[in-house]
Amino acid sequence: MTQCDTKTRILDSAEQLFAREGFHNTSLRAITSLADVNLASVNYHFGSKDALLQAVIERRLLPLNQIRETQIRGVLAQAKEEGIPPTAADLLRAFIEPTLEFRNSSPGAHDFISLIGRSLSEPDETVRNCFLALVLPIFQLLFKGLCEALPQLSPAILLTRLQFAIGTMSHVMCMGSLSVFNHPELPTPLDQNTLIQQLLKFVHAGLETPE
Amino acid sequence: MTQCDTKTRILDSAEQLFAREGFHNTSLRAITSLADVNLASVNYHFGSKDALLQAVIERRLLPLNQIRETQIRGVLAQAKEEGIPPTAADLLRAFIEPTLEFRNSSPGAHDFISLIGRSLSEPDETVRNCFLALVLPIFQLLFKGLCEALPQLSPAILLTRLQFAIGTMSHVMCMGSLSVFNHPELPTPLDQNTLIQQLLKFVHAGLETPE
DNA sequence: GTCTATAGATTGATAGAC
DNA sequence: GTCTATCAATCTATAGAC
Repeated sequence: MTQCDTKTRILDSAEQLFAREGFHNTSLRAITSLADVNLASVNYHFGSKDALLQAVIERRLLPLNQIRETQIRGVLAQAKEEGIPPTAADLLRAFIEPTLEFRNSSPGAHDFISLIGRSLSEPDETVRNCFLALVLPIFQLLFKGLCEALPQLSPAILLTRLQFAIGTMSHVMCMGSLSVFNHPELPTPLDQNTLIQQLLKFVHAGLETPE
Repeated sequence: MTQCDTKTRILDSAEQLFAREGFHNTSLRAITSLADVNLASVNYHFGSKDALLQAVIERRLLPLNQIRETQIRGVLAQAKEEGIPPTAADLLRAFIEPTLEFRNSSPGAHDFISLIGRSLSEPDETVRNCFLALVLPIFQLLFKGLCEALPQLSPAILLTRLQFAIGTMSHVMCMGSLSVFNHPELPTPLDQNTLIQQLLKFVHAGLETPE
């Protein structure tokens, strides 16, 4: 087994268990057992459990942020070219759509998305700060774009509403099943694509409502 | 020290630590040390750590649910009396306002609200199921009312959007500070009251937007 | 790089005196 | 009901052979 294999197997297993059982509820033994590697290899390759979490997050979040940034900059550039402000709907889609579609990009990506969906409300600073630092730049870019798109809203109100939108999106990201409330008396959940479209409609309407 | 004192002290300390450090990251020793009671008293009074969590949640969630149910039934009764359907805005306010105002009702209530705000996305079933079971009835009542208020929306769409609204609210409940993204380049967060009003506007607009 | 073995600390839970 | 003392299991991390 080459070094690369071992590292990847550890990352994959850690991603799955951190997402499904929680960081503090996952032991290194559970990870190495699932990955079928030796216990000591985690500390050899990553140094510590905290550093392993950081590696799990960075592996997928850095590429995802690249995609989101490209999309947002694309919307801004197009608007500039046409001499009009960007629209809030386009900016939100540029941020949200790649994130949720990322779930289907690989088997582990689904676990990863629920892991970072939970990161904002994570009580432990180890997890939360690691995530926040990587997301802040793209969040600021999105906020700046939305200020141009919705100049009638005060920046403080807009920032608050954008955080509402992020909260809504995080909730969807966490839902492994398409519904938290599963009960025979309630309607069947929507399919994945309709869900994303409804999410975009929801946050767009909320963001643009008059003060 | 009477029995009642000890139980209450344990509940208060557990509430604070579960909320701020997370359930699995909080040891019984940390709880009894903060409560200034004996380690063995937790298992004497509650039986286990899991049962303690259940007690922490039930202590405040049962009264809160009573308030929310009364408010929602009040809106439904008033509408029936006037022979018109209830409004989505009134129903949402009846559910959301008591929840967020509950934070100021006692020193520990703030911690409790962030604890249950995180419960929906909690990976561990111990925490999540304990919370879900207590919240499902009030959620169904709210959903039924909203079906009357917004008959133009299909129940499946409405259920999805209501879950978006719950997700948005959960996010606000988790935020101890009024902003997750605190950064010198971003505007200052809004005060508590404006935040609640903005939250109501946001989810109301999102809920009512055309399909 | 991979392994065994283990150190060293911490955990939830309990037995038994008072 | 409260306490001390402790068990048995688990944890992260590391030392050292190969």
